[in-house]
Amino acid sequence: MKGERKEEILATASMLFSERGYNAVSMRDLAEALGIKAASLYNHIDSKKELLSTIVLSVAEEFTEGMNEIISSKTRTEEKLKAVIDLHVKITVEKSTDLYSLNNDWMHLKEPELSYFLDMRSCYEDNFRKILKQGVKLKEIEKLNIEVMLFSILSSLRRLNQWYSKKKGISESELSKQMKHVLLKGIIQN
Amino acid sequence: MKGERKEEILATASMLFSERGYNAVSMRDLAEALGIKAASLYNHIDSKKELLSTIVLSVAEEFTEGMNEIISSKTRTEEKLKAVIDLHVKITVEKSTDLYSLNNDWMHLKEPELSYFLDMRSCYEDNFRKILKQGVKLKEIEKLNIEVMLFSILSSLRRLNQWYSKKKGISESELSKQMKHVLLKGIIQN
DNA sequence: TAAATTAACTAACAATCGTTAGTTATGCAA
DNA sequence: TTGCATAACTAACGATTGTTAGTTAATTTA
Repeated sequence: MKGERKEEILATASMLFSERGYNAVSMRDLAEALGIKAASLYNHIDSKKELLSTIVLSVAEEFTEGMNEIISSKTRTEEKLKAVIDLHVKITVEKSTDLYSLNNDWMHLKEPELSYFLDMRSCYEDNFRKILKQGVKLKEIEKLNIEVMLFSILSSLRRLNQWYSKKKGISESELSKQMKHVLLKGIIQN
Repeated sequence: MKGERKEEILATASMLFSERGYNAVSMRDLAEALGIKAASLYNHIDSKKELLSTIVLSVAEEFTEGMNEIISSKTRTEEKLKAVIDLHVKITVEKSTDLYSLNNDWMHLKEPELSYFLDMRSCYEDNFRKILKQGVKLKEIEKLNIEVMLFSILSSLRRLNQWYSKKKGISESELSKQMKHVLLKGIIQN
């Protein structure tokens, strides 16, 4: 098959990037992990930065699509927020290493990919903000600072992959359930 | 004065690292930001990695000390957790750029500094875990997965600096108050 | 079977990296 | 005024970076 080897390269790159960061992984490191020489990589890919942008943009698009579905659904605020958490948990489980680059190495994207990424991220956050704002208006959500709520929840969801990749013994559905309680209802017994 | 220039170098390095990441900032970049040549830096510092470890370890020690005080205080669980949040907010406001390196570039530390850092981090998390476990036992905290609670709250607190450095118009005390509500009591209206 | 494609290789490139050596101008202490 | 420490400089080092050129062996296609 055609792009079969390219998929292997992308998967290996994603794993190495997630362990050491984009800039700390050389093309020679990547090649060695695949059992070939660095120059041979260029039979399959164009450049190192192509690896990063392919990894990052693919996940970013997945988030964008997921969020668009949630926004257009006619459900209550709490259901929308739970769907957002499910989206993050699902992508975390399926694309753990890709998420590392999205969270930590997006700034090393070059134009025009950088702008494309930043646009998607802004759009995603804006949709999230809308859900929260509407929730407050409908009195389904506490009247707190929107930006603090947004940032706080997103931080936890975005870091999920780095925690999940180390911790075993918790299923996707259990993780999802726990996260919903912690993020939405807090931890203090009342 | 003696180490005056070194402080300038450290502050500038911290700022650049927080913008681009440790590996993406060269000694020539750093020198240029200070208006001198790269070689001149070595009149004041020993190496690039010394910059990183000084920045990271100094903040890590501040967290360690703060947590040790909290642990040994004879207060209720909720008060302890609020004190932890205050600690993070305070350091975020005071050492925003240093926190970036601690969160994102600690893996580029070399031994023995790396082990020292990892020990402090483990210790910090373990103390945090103890607070949560005791809270559950005393029924002051919901009986949820300890690791999920720990990871979720810490993720938000650790990312605080990257959000705070961009958002103006919120005071330290207001931020602290909002974070306590969001992290401890959740956002859903009940 | 002959031709063409694929995917590996060796060798090397220009650029950049952190760092060292040696030099020079400045300003303070003796 | 002389001597010394400070902090800048220029020049260069060996190592490593991403990448290209050219070659070769194996496999697929005609």
